[in-house]
Amino acid sequence: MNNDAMQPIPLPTIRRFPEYLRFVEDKRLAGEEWISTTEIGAAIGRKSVVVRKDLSYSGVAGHPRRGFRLEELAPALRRSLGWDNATDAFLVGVGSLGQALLGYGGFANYGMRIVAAFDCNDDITGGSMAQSQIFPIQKLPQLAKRMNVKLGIIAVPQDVAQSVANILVDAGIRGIWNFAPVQLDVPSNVVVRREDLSHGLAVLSYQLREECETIRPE
Amino acid sequence: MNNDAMQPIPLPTIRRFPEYLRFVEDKRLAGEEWISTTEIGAAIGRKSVVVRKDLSYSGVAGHPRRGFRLEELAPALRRSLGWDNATDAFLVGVGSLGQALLGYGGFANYGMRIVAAFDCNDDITGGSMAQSQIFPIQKLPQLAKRMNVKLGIIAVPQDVAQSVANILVDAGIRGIWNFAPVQLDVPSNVVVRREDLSHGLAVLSYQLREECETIRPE
DNA sequence: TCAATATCGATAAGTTATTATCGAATCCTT
DNA sequence: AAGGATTCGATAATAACTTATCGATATTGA
Ligand SMILES: NC(=O)c1ccc[n+]([C@@H]2O[C@H](COP(=O)([O-])OP(=O)(O)OC[C@H]3O[C@@H](n4cnc5c(N)ncnc54)[C@H](O)[C@@H]3O)[C@@H](O)[C@H]2O)c1
Ligand SMILES: NC(=O)c1ccc[n+]([C@@H]2O[C@H](COP(=O)([O-])OP(=O)(O)OC[C@H]3O[C@@H](n4cnc5c(N)ncnc54)[C@H](O)[C@@H]3O)[C@@H](O)[C@H]2O)c1
Repeated sequence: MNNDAMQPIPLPTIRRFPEYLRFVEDKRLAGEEWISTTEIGAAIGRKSVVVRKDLSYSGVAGHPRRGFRLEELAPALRRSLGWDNATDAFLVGVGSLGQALLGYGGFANYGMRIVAAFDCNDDITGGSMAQSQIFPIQKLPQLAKRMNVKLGIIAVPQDVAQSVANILVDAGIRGIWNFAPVQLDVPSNVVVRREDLSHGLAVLSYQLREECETIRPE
Repeated sequence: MNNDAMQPIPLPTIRRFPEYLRFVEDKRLAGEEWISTTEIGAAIGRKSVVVRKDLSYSGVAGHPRRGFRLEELAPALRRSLGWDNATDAFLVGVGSLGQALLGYGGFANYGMRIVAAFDCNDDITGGSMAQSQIFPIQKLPQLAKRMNVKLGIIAVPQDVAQSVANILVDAGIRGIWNFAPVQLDVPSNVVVRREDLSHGLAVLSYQLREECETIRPE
């Protein structure tokens, strides 16, 4: 409805956008032209009114009795997410999690590309994995500036996460995706997103026990 | 305040509990006896009133001018989360992500223990990783029953995630931690928690762009 | 002993997000 | 061509969560 991202998009909406996008892309590949919020909602398990409200933030207008035009919706969702131009990213910490992230092909769909990896272990550095070279961590600052990279992924043990964050910030990184379960202390103009598995597991454990209790109320 | 988990705990509170728990355990190991919500809030970056409200759901009472007794708080948080008795879990899919999860030591703190892994790839099955044996997926049903396992972790490619979910459900699994980016269709008495990296990356991308735009409003 | 202070716990206010409802627009069927 | 059906988009109502405020309480230190 509005021309561009004038009003801020609620974060719950932003979180749902990737799900819409995935479904929309599937439909587009299947050759469909229109999609309705009813159908999207059914596919991803949400009420259509939620989807409709969310999509209104994307800026595309729907069509009564038809729904939304896929050709329009997919790019609009990408644009809203900032995924229209793939963002280059550095990965720090090529351990078991780092290797999984490096090898993960899904990030291409998420507007991100890991262009280099860094580690402090000499046995790993120098080689490459999944088309990414692995550099010693000391090389990070100069490469960040040369390649103009603004996004960093932290996959190092938690006790060194803060020091890695400091290196990233000093190197001009503006956004950090942190997989270590610690609160990072960074300047206010740097965005940090912590990916903490314990959050999800907490909800699951709680619901699991709640479910069992309601089944057997004692 | 109330005796036990009579009232449901809000999910945002549940998500914050692991952070409190981590900090509380650190303090306890450091030999402290009391902790205040002021201090917890400062450590994990939240207002003390949030912490105070959250902790009220744990059932422990604080002490004016002192705070909460660590010996009481830590077990109460675990109990609220359902982490007081470690839950046995099966992992399905020993690929790059599955291996990272298998090797991750942190789950011990999260009330979970991966007791066996499963894969369909004969090159992997038969061996073991990080103290967990890897079985062919066909063995899952009988082992689930014999070991009375109720929690399953899905780390297989997305196109087979639903079929794996079906196997888990048929084997009596009551909770599924799903790392594949697909909506699983399961009976209503089975709890599914989807761990979708795209959600976090979406928020990060959005905030990163927003931040850059506010810096340069043109 | 008594005042100052830090904290809890409760209540209230404010904000945000979800859900419900309904008219208008369009397409499809007959 | 007309009526029925489906969907959008807006508004309103509800619910959930966060934040502010304040009295009560216990401790500390004068
Ligand atoms: N493995 C998992 O499934 C998992 C799950 C959730 C969170 N995490 C978190 O992710 C982080 C990494 O976990 P992991 O299992 O991959 O650990 P890991 O020990 O396998 O890998 C850590 C890597 O970081 C490197 N490293 C250490 N210090 C460094 C430094 N100062 N600079 C650069 N590189 C450095 C090490 O050489 C190693 O390669 C941890 O904080 C962990 O808590 C892991
Ligand atoms: N690697 C990552 O960093 C990452 C990040 C986010 C999400 N994911 C998701 O996690 C899942 C696994 O990712 P991955 O990178 O580990 O993939 P992978 O290909 O490395 O591993 C998949 C494993 O599943 C096994 N498998 C396949 N079909 C099976 C079946 N029917 N029964 C049992 N096992 C089966 C394969 O043999 C393989 O070992 C995917 O859905 C992916 O989208 C991965």
